[in-house]
Order: sequence, then structure tokens, then C-alpha cells
Amino acid sequence: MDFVEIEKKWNKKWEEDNLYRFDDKNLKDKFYLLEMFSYPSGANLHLGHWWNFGLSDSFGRFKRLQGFNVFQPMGFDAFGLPAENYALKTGIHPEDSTKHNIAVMEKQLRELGATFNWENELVTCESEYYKWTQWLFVQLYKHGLVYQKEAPVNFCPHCNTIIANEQVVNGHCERCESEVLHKNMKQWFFKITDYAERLLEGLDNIDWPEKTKSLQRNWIGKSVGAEVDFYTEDGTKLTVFTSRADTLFGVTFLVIAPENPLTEKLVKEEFKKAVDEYVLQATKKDEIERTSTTTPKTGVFTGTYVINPITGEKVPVFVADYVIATYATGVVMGVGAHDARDFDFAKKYGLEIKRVICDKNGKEQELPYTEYGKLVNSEEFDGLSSEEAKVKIVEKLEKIGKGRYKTNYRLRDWSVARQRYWGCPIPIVYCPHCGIVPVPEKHLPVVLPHVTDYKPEGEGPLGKCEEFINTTCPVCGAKARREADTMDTFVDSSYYMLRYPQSHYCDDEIFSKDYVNQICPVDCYVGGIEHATGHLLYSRFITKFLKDIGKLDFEEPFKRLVHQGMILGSDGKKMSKRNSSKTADDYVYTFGSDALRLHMMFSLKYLDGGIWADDGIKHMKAFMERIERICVKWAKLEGDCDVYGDSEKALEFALNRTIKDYAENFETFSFNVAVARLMELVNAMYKYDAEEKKNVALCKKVMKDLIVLLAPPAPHFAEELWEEIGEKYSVHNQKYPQFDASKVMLDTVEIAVQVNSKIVARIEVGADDSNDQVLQTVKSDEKVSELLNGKTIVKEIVVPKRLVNLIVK
RNA sequence: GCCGAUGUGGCGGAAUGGCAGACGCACGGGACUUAAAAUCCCGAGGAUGAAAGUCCGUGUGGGUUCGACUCCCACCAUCGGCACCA
Repeated sequence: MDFVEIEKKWNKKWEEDNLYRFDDKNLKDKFYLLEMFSYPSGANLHLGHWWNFGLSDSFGRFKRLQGFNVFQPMGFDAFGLPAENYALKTGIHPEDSTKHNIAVMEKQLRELGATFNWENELVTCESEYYKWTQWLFVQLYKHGLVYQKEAPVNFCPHCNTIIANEQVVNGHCERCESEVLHKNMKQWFFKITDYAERLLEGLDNIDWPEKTKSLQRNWIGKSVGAEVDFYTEDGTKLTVFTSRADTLFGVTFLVIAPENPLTEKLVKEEFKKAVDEYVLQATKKDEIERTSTTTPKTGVFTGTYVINPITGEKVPVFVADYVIATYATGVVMGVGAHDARDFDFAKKYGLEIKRVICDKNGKEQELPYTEYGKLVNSEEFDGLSSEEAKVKIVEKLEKIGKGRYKTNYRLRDWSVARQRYWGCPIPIVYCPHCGIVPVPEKHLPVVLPHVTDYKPEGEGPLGKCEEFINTTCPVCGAKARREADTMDTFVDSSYYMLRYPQSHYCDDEIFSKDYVNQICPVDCYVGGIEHATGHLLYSRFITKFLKDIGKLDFEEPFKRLVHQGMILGSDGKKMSKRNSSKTADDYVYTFGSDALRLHMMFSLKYLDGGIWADDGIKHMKAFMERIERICVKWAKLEGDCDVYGDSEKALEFALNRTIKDYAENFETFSFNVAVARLMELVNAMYKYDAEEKKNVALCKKVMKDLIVLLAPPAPHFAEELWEEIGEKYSVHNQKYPQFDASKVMLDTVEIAVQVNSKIVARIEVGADDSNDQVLQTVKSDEKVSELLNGKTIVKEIVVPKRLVNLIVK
């Protein structure tokens, strides 16, 4: 069989026949399978693409065999820095290069022979799509979830733009690895923090990898505690947040962040110079230096004292850069005895360290002691446990109006403006009379103009485009200017899964509620774990928002999430041209795409990934030829020989075990085991083939079931073989073979009766057909007592029959 | 420091608490062949033994159990994430 040829042939035919059309009238059995869409980077499809798209396509084909009406759309995340940087490098306009790249990638994706629903293709840089990105912005704005604020932002000097927290990796830009600067700039934010609690709670009800859930929990960073108000002598209030209200009696100083606006107010005249100098220095320090836990703590005294609301004690206030201005109140109470950082700080500046917690047994432990324990030196709270004291102390603070329960989240609001050209324009107009005005829905989209000067220079390049920037106020009609920034591409991708079902079939709204509620949420989402705290969090936020404004009935966009592992080059690093000597095409043109898929499935665990090794791919081709040989041979068998003995039982066992395990392993993306079962079945067929007399009907059945099972991992091969054995087109319309449990119940079960740790009897019990696991009922009670012969049963243990002999002997 | 994952032959990797190493690669042997390739069949964790067999084996040490790769506790190693978040 010429695999390369047949692949061309069938790809063409399937496309002509539109074999995988999604039936939008039959939504009862719909299955929405989605792979994270990609950037049209212009590179050729590489092995990583095959790994991602090819294998999850096989999963989709498997669901089809099971009778699901699979919706598997494909599109492109076409805005954004990669596309733009590529354009800057080549001198070709982003729009042109993007369009070209999409055409190239689309062609290759089609060659992959995947069952994508191309009629729903979606491209985020087309106005047909980004109209709704802007609509979304306006809705968020109208619901008070968008605001503009002068804020310290992450600024990448190389990309010349602000980037989100999620895009900063160890203080460096995730794209170009330049060191990120901190600037104060006017910024647009989405108030994702309003959804922090719901984003946390929602994790409990979705089928996602625990790892990813914990990454998100970590990122959201819920911290339950209390706020406590400290007042200066002249009545300025300093509120601290603490999760350890039980240590309030141990406070010996307060620390305020250098950037906290209150800092300036607090400083006493004679300390001003020192403090100003310190603040200046602190803001100059780079992120790494400042947030490193190993950097020694520094700080200066402000000259101000505050009163501890519960003890009445006077404690000094320091400025120190180990306190973060943007978290909670930006002020921290210093408890040297029970916090490692405060301990270091107190030691360094000779501040008092006051023990207020002993261990659970009341023993004094070495300081700093940061565990929970029992209170001491805390007046009426002495003897309480930390847990009890946290409640009692806050209750008392509430009574005197100087404290309250408070929950904080580490999650920050989402910074969404980018000072770049190649993105979705922010639909905002600045009017001299009306101020900030969102563009009315009926005026959308605000079309991104085709400009030639799109070099990023720290401000939105659109500001230089007069035709774009000058407009009139939608409210009063006065001359006004448009916002020059564009949106973060994560906004584009935060709702695309909801737009896919109607990407071209719904012009007057983002989607029609009734229809999308039937198709969404996504039943299975496949993509890399690197988006755990970015795209996957944003999408959840936006979906919750759309539910809140009545557009959806559900609030989690992805029911099930699966992360493929990464496929690595021989050096153990991420695949690149340098470490992979061969491209996907090399394999496709030598062995065929089916052999490539099968090999990828079999040779590594899909969820773990690993180092790509191509030895073995030629054997995969040989394996396919081995299948072809026996199928061609068995297809020619004639007559009605119906022998039925142990050999036939063994073959039936192999078939049914494969049918069962294959499905189970496909379901969990354990493709390596699924393919192994196919190999076992083929081995069993060869073994049976050695029989003089063969049960012809059984042979034909096994052969046909095998070919059907081959359809997901080797679609072209299975189709060709199906035709070769004289079956009707198409194998892809077949049903998943029926599993017959009775054929694999070779093990009956015995109960071994144990007396004084010796097994004295074993009783055979009947197999229960309705349950293919093992526990059954005892057939005869008399038999038990007979065997026991008056002894007392200490214990009965259920073991598979094949093991009883081993235990007894 | 905190959180999470992983640890099984030369390699990729299997095992609802029940014969550890399925399936495959690499390896060895046989059949076919003048020969090679291809194909088909067989072998293979380690130690010991002529062999049947016996002993040891799933990172380490304990525990639960008739029985542990699997469950529990402690530890070691590797990888990933977060990290002065009060």
C-alpha cells in the first residue's frame, strides 16, 4: 500500500464529501472538542503541531465512532506581538503577513487529515470577530468592570509596551526576555478581582488536572485574616492587613511600603531626607533584587509612632521595601517573634521582639516561632489557641471599631491596554465635554486602520493616524479623540470558544443564547499547561461575566481540560529547528501521516510528552503492513467452517479485551496503551492464523472490528483497508464495536476461607454477567460449612480464581 | 521557603490491592534464502544452576494487609510552578 498516495486520495475525497460535517440540528449527542488555537507565525507545521492537533483529532474521531456529533472548530489567534514582531522583522505589513501565514497554516492543517469544522473558522484580527471583542469591552465598561488608573505597570523596553503580570517571568518579558521596567502610566484594567472568590469556587466543579487547579488557586492567593487600624498621635489612620490577628500583642513596629502614598504624609521633618532618599532608592531597584527573599531587609524610621488599638502601646513606623504597596493595604504590622521577615528586620534595627505565642503544650520555642500555638503575654487572651484568639481578638476590635475580618486575594486586576498597533482597538472616545465615552454598540466595530507606520514607540502607534484618532463624541457630537491603545490578545481569546459555533452565522449579537447554551461549554479542551494562569483564568472570568449579564446559562467555559505534555528535541529542550533534524513533512512523505500519528501515540505518554525519537516509526509502517497482509488474507476466506474451541475463545478474548481497554484508554488520552492493545489483537490474529481450520465468521468479524478501531489513529489507512476488504465507504461512519463481557470473563472468582491466617478452604462462586468486575455471590452455603468441617471462619477473602492456587500452596 | 508532580529492565513504557515488567524498540536465536533484505516463529529483570528450580527485585526506611509498584507515615532524588502576599 502506498501510504503517501492513499492519504492524498482520501483527504481529497473526505473534503469533497464533507464527511465530518457537524450536524447542528442534532445537538443531543454533541461533543465539543477544542484545541487551543495558535498564532499564525509563518513557520511550517512542525512535529509539535502534529502532536497537539493530530492526536487530539484522533480523540475526536474516536468520539465520532462512539456516536457523538463532534464539533471541532479551528481558527487563529491572529493579533498580537508574535505576528507583529514577525512583521517588523520582514518589513511586510502585519495584515499581509498574517493573512499569508494563515493561508499557509490552514493548508497544512488540512493536509493533516483532521476533521476540523472549517466552516466555523475564526480569525481574531478580522473585524467580523473583533467587533465582539469591542462589544465585550463596552459591556464590561457599562457594568463597572473596566477602569482607568495611573498605576505601576510592567513595561518591556524592547517590545515597547506594557505587559500583564502573567507575561512577566522572573522579572523578564516572556516574549523577548528583556528586563521589565516599572513605570507609572495611565492604564485600562478589567476588574477580575471582583470575581476572585467565584473563580476559586468554580474550580471545585470542573474536570481539570489538579495541577492546573492548584496553579490557579495559588495565583488567586486567597488569604483570610483581618484589618487592624493603628492611629498616629495626630489622628492619621494606618490600616494593616494580617492573617495572624492572634499575634497582635506582639506588635513592636509597623512597616509601610515606600510607594504607599501615606508614606509622605507620615514622615517627620527631621527624617524626611533619609526617607526620601530611601524611597528613591527602593523604586530604582529592579524587581528581582527587591523581591528576592535572600536580599537583606532594609528600611528607615519615619519618626512617627502609632498606637496599638488593643494594647495602647506606642510603636514606631518604618518604611521598608519588603512590604509590597499593591497588596492589601501596603502596611504591615511587625511581629518579630512570630514572623521570619519581621524577625530579620527587628534584629537588624535593634527593635523589641516580644513573644506572644508558645507551642500547643505551652512550651517556649526558639524564635521566630511561626506555627500556631497558645497565647501568652496577651492579657485576657492568654491560654487561648491561635485559632480561638484570631476570632476573639477581631471580635474585640470590631466592638471598638478598630478592626474587622477581611479576606485578601493576591490576584491583581487585569491590565489590558497595549501600546501596539496590531491588536483590537479599544472602543473608547475622549471628549472634552463628556469625558471618557464608550463607543455605542451600533457604531462597532471601531476598525483598525491600515497604517504603514506601526513602529512601537511607547505610546499607541494609532495616535499618529489622524483619520483614526480624530472623531466626534457619540454623546454630544463635539470633536473628540479615540483611545490609541489596543487590547491584550488574551481578551481576544477569552471568549472565542463561545463564538465558534456561530462565527459566521450571527451578525447582530456575540452569539445567540439558545444555540450556544446547547453547544457550549466545551466538553474537552486540549492545550498546554503554560496558559494555566493566563488564558484559562481570563476565559473563566469572561464566561462568568457573560453569564451574569444574562447571555449564558453556565459559567465555566471548559468542562474538561487536558494538557498534552511537551514533545522535546534530542537535547531535552523545546522543539526547534536546531534540535530536530527532520520536519514533520519528512516523516509524512516517507512513512505517511498515519504511521507518524501511530508512532507518536505509541512511543510516548501523551500527557507527559518527552524526547522525540524516530527509531520505531519504520516499524509502525511495518506494523500497518502486517495488518494489511492478514486482513487481505482473511477477507478471502470462504466457506462456513464454524469450529469453536479454545483457540477461538482466545481470539475472542483478545478482541473483546481490546475493544474494552482501547476505549478506556482513549478516554483518558492514554494512547500508548490503546495502540498496544491493537498490537496485541494483531498478534492474536496471527497466532490464530496458524490454525489449520479457522472459524470464518469469527475471522471476518475480528478483521472488521480491527479496521474500525484503526479509524481514529490511522484514518487513511483504515479507509483504504476497508475498501480493500470489500466493505462500503466509509469506515468513518461505522459504530464503535460492541463489547461482549462474557468473552473476557475467563476468571471466575473463588472465596478463600481463612482460619488463623491459614487458608483452609476455597469456594468457587458464580460469575455475574451484569458486572464485569469481580465480586459475586456464593453459590452454595452447605458447601462452605462442609469444607470448614466445624472450624470457625476468621475471615473470607475474595480473590480471582487464578490466584487461589498460589495463595493456598 | 511554600505548593505540585514524578521515581519500575539498556530505552519508551504496562499493571480496579492479586503471577511486576503487558506492548514495543534495541538485543540474541531459529525457519525461509546461494546470501542479504523482507517476512514468520522463539528467547530475554538480576543472581545462581546443566536443568527443573531457588533467592533477590518497582528511589530509601518503616507501617497496614493473607497479599503492596499500588494504601498510610517519614526520608532521598529529579522536574515544574509560586515566592518578602503579611
